[in-house]
Amino acid sequence: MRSLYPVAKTPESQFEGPAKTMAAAVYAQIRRDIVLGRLEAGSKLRLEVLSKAYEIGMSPLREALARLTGDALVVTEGQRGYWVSPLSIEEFDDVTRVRTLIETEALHQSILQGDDVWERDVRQSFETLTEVEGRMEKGAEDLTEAFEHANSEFHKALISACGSPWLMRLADVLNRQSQRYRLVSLSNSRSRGRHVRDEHYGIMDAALARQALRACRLVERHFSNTQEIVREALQVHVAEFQIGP
Amino acid sequence: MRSLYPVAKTPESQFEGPAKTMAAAVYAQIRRDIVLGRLEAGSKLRLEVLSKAYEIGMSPLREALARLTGDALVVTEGQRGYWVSPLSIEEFDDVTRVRTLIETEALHQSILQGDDVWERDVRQSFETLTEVEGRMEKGAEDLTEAFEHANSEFHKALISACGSPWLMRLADVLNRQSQRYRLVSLSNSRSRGRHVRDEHYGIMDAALARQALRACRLVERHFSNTQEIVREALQVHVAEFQIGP
DNA sequence: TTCTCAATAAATATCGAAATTATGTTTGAC
DNA sequence: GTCAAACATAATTTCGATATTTATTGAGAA
Repeated sequence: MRSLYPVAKTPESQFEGPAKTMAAAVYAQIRRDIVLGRLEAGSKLRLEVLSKAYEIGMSPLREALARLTGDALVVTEGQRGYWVSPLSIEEFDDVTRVRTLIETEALHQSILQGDDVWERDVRQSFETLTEVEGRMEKGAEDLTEAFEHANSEFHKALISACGSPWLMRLADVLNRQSQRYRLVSLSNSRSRGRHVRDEHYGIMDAALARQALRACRLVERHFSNTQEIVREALQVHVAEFQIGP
Repeated sequence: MRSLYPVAKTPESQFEGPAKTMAAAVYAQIRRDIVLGRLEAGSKLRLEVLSKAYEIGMSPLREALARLTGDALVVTEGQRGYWVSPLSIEEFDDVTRVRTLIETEALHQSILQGDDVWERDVRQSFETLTEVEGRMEKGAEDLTEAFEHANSEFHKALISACGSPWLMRLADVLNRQSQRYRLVSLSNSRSRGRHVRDEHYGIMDAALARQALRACRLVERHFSNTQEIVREALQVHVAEFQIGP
C-alpha cells in the first residue's frame, strides 16, 4: 500500500519545493494541466474522473478546485460542478490590459530600487531564458513548459525589487492567465517571424541601465505584440473549437 | 432534524443571493467574520472549533478556507493548519498603494465610458451611503457593517462602467483587505474630524462631471487620508495586541 | 536543582469512502 | 403534446480512519 501522504514527485516541486499536502500537490498538478491546455478550456471537470486520474480522494480534490476558483482558472456553479474557465478574446484583452498596468508599475519601482542582487537575478534569468530559446530553435524536444517557466522567471526577476508583495502576487496570477492564451498561439508565433528574444533583451537592457520609462514602454510593446499574435490565433481556435455542430 | 443543505440565512445572502452549497455559505460567513474582526487577525483557526461554531463538516469547511487562502484573508502551512492573515502597517501601505493604482485606472475608464445607467447607480449608491452615515451620526445602533457595505457599493458603482472584469475583481479583493484595516481604526476615525462624506461627495461630483483627472486625484487623496488614520490606529493596535506579556 | 533531549501521549490536521441530496432526463399517464 | 413522477447521474457532505504536529513527561547530564 502506497503512502497516504505525498510526495515530492510533481514537476512543480522541482521549482517550488515539495507540496506538503495532497491537496496542495493536486492543486499544482491541475493548475499546470489547465495552463498547459491539457485540460481543455471550457470543459467540464467531473469530480469522479479527476479523482481517478489524479489518484486522490474527493476532499483534497475539491480543496484544490476551490483554490483554482480563486485564481480564476476554474469556475463553479453551486450543485452543478466545476469547469475549466473558458478562453475568449475579450478576456485576453482585459488580462493584457491589467497585466500591463500592474507589471509596468512594478517594473518602474523595481528599477528605482533594485540593488545588485536584483541585477544579478535579472541577468541570470535572462541567460536561462535565452538558453532555452536557443534549444527550442533547434527543434527536437518539446520545451514549451521549460520555456514558459523560464519566461515567467524572467518577468518575475524584473519586478522582484518593486517592494510590493501585492503587485508581485497579482502579476503572478495574471501571468498565469496570460500563459493559457500564449500557449494556444504558440504554433504560429514563431512563424510570424517575431523576435521575442530581442524584445526580452531590450527590456533587460533598459532595466539594467535604469531607464525606467523606456523599459516600461518596451514591456508595453512586448505585451501588445503578444496580444496581436494571440488574437489572430484565438480567432482560428475559437472558430475551430467553439462553433461546433 | 434540520435540512442538510442551506439556507438563505446569512446577512450576505441579502445582497449576494443565497449560497447554493454549505461550502459557499460558510465561505461567506467566515469571510465576513474575518473582515469585521470577529475572527482576530493572526489567530489560529482550529478546524474542530470552526466546525462546531458554524455547524458544518470538515470538507466544506476546508473548502471555504482554501478559497479564503486565495483571497489572502487566511494563510495556511501544510499539515499545520490555518490562521487568519495578520495585519501589519507595511501590508496596509502595500494594499493601499496597489488599490490606488487599480481603482484610479478603473475610475478613469469608467468616467470615459459610463452611460446614464452608470450615473444613476453612482448617485443612488451615494444616497444610500449618505443615509447610513447620517444614521451613524445619531449614534445608537451599530451600523459598522451597513456602512462598510454601502461604502463598498459606492466604490463599486464608481468603477462599474470601466469595462474590465479583472479591474473590478481586483478592486473587490483589495477593498476587502482594506476594510479589515479600516475597521480597526474605526473608533478614532470620526474623532479626528474627518469628513468622509465630503470626500465621497467630491469624488461623485467630479465623476459625474466627467472630470476624470480630478476624480482620480480625489480618490488618491481619499485613500491617502484613510491610510494616515489607519496607520495611527494600527500603531496603537499593534502595541496593544502584538507586543504581548 | 535546572536544563536538555528523547520517548510518549494527546491534540489536530488530513484524507478516502460511503451516504445523502440535488439535477437533469426519461418514461408514462392524461 | 404536456405534465408529473420515477430514475439515473453527479455533486456535496458526513463520518471514520490515519498521519502529523505539538505538548507532556521523565531520565540523565551540567
